[in-house]
Formats: sequence, structure tokens, C-alpha cells
Amino acid sequence: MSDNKPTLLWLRRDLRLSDHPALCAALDQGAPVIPVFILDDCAEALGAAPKWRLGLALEHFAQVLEARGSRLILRRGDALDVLRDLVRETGAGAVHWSRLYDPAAIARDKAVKSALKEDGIDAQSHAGHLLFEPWTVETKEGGYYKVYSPMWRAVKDRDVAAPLPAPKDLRAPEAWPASDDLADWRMGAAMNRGAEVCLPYQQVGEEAAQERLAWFTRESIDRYKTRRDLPGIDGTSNLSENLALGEISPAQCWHAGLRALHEGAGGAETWIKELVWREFAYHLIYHTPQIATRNWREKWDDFPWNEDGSTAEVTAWKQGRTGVPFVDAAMREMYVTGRMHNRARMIVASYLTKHLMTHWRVGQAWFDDCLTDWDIASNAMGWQWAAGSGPDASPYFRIFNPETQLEKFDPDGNFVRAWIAEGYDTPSDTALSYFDAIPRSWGLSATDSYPRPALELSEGRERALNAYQERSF
DNA sequence: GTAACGTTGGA
DNA sequence: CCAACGTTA
Repeated sequence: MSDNKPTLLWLRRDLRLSDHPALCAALDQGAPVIPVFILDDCAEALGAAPKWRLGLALEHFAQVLEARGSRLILRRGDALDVLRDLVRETGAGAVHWSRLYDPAAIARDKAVKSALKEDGIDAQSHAGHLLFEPWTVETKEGGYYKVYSPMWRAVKDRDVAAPLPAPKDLRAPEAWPASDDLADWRMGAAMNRGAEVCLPYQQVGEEAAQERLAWFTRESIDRYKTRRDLPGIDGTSNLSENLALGEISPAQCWHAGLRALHEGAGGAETWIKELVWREFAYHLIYHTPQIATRNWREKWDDFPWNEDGSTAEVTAWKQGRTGVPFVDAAMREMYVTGRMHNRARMIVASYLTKHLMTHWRVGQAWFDDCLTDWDIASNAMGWQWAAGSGPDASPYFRIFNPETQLEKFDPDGNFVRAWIAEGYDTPSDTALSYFDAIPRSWGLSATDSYPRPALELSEGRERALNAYQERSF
């Protein structure tokens, strides 16, 4: 250890102190640790809402580090160039980071690692973003899982290492390298919506995430199995944005879920299974990176999708004015809160890809722009699942009916009342807030009458079924 | 090779 | 029941 050359901790989607293998490994070198975040092309390319939410996360995490005598160094540019600059400026001898699994990150990290090693720098990547590294889960045939249930059975009884405690001493160096000012990065610049409307819905940082996890596993997980299906109530863990940015680790969730399970909470296993869905998405994107950009099943390539994201129908879908209440409520919920209930995601995805026969990439791109819990693997898998082009996908003839879904899962109308203002004498505050959030250019007003559907549900369903059948699916 | 199975449904 | 085939063991 060392001649006291500092160690760089390259942070990306691991903005936490507890259960952070890369941070612990960096500290174990015995030298000062310099945490750094790099705004590179990967981060620059984020959609409006996820980029804004990342900015909130960085602002918060920088404060957390400062409160412990450390700092978050912010730099902009090509990751390798920046890391080399920092090595030169600080005399660092090592760089540690937590692995990511999407193709762009893998390509970048691979190049960074080999270049740094050539420079004589100790470059090390670590686990932490997933429960199970994708190359450690195999079918008996030696392949990767393409169906969820067998994967679940293969991992459910595995041991997951107990979460690491947050280090007490973050080993600040005597001198810090220069840092950009976060405000200069203008992370919210593309939020041409009322960000102040969205702000109260963001659950920023490790402490808030841990509090939520503790509350959820204590008070709510027991009834998760049934309540998770109701978009009008607070029945889910609501930890997706924190998981996406690594403000909480999946292992912390896994162990909290297991604890609840052992204490007899009925819904705990169902929730743990959802964590494994996240794993499944990452294993798929690792083994088949094209899942993020192309039909996972190539036979869908010649299906006559509408690929135009600016048609009147698709614009109405994006703006939450299709005239289908479940769809519109969900799209407005996403626009205001940055998140959408899981069941609602299935409904809007089914409606877009089936009733509107629009390519899942159009929906994926809009979610890329709007979700503060945006996660490349889950988003890609979810869209392909809904469209029918993905692994373990819903069959083509499974077309969600947004009306019967509403009767089943929003029987009291809580969800619709929360997000639709038109037609109510006293609309809810949340429903009204949508009109404060949207850009003026959309030309919508809460006093408009609720739109009539441009497309009858039965008509859309028939059209889609016929198109599928014609192609002899 | 065989056979069972498949997150979330609709009518 | 629909209608169906790839995945898995």
C-alpha cells in the first residue's frame, strides 16, 4: 500500500456510501480517496428528466460527501481523458469503479481499463449494481436465461453477500483537484416542463431511500402482492429511481425483503421477485445488447409498425389526451412525477404498440425523456415485453383493454381522479398540476373538455389482431 | 429425443 | 377457450 498515492473513485450509478464495494476497495488501498463524477457522452445523452434527476442526485451526494470531510470532484469530457488528467494532477495510482452492463458503458469501461493499465495505473471494476453478475447465472445447457421463471428458480436460494456498512473515514486527500461547478452543467436545461412541479416527487439520496425501504418493508410489503397492482394507491416500494442511480443497492433491498419474509410478511417474496426482474433485464442486455435498439425476435422486423413519433395519435399519447382515461392518467402521472406505476406502464405500452400499432422504440424514446427512474435495461425489456418482440414476451393476442383494466385495478377511480382534471367540478390538485408542468406549446388547459377518443378501443384491437394474423404469427 | 411451461389477459 | 412456440429440463 502505498506510497500514499491517492486513489480515484469514479462514480457513475452508485451514488451511495453504504454497500459500495468499489468505495470500500478504494479505501482499502490505504491512501486518500478522490471521488469523481464525469459528465461524458453517456451522461450527456440522457433524456431531459433523467438528466435533471441525476443533477439532483449529484448535488445531494456532493453535500453528503462534504459533510464527511470529502468532496465530489466534477469534470466534463471524455472519461479516459478526464481520468488521465486527474491522474496527472493528483498523482493517483489507482482508479476504482462499479460495473455497468449496457453496451455503451461496457465499451467505454473496457477501453478505459486497458488504457489506464497501459499507463501503469491500477484500474479495477467492482460489482454492486446487481445481485448476480450476469456471467454467473447459466442454464444447465450453459446459456443465459431467456425466460424469467427458470432464472428465478435458479437464483432464488442463492446467498447474496450481506451489505457492506458505510465507511466511517472517507480519507480525504490533503489537497483537492479542481472541480466544475454543478450549476454550470445545467442538468435541468432540457426540462422544458415545470421542474418545480416535479421536484416534490423526487426521493433524492441514500438516506431518503433507506428510510423508504425501512418503511416499506415494515408497513407495506405484507400487502404488496395485491396492492402493487393498484395505481391509485401507494402500494409499491417506490425505490426505482434510487435503484437506477445507485442511491440504494439491490443487495440492501434483497436482504430487507428476506428479513420481512422471515418475519412472515406475505408479499415479501413477490417483491423480491421484482428485484430479480431487474436482474433479468440486466442479464438480457448484457448477453443480447441489441435488446435496447432492435427487435429481440427478428421475425418482428417486417411488422408494419408506425415508426413516426410525431403523428397526431402518438402526440396525443405522449400528451395524455388519447381520450382513454387509464392511458391519459398514466402519461400525465409520468410527466409530473417522473415515474409511472408498473401496471400503468403495461397499459400505455400495450395501447401504443397494439392499438396504435406504433413501434416500441417510439414509446421507449419518450420514456427515456420523461422517467426520473430511467433504467436502460428495464426500459428496453419492458417495452419489448409489451410489444411482443422480446424474450418471455406477452403473446400477440394479449391486448390489454384499458377499460376493463381500469375497472379491475382502479375500481374507486382514485388513479383517474388523481391525474385527469377535465370533467370534474373539483379536480384534484395533482390533476391540475399537470397543466402547470406541460409546455405552453402544447396548448392544453384544465378547462378544456376531456378529449373524445380518436380511435375506438375495439377498432384498434381488431386492427392489431388482423395485422398480426396476416403475418401468420 | 420428449414434454411441460410460460408475470401481469380478453371475451 | 383463445392459439401457440420457444425455452427449459
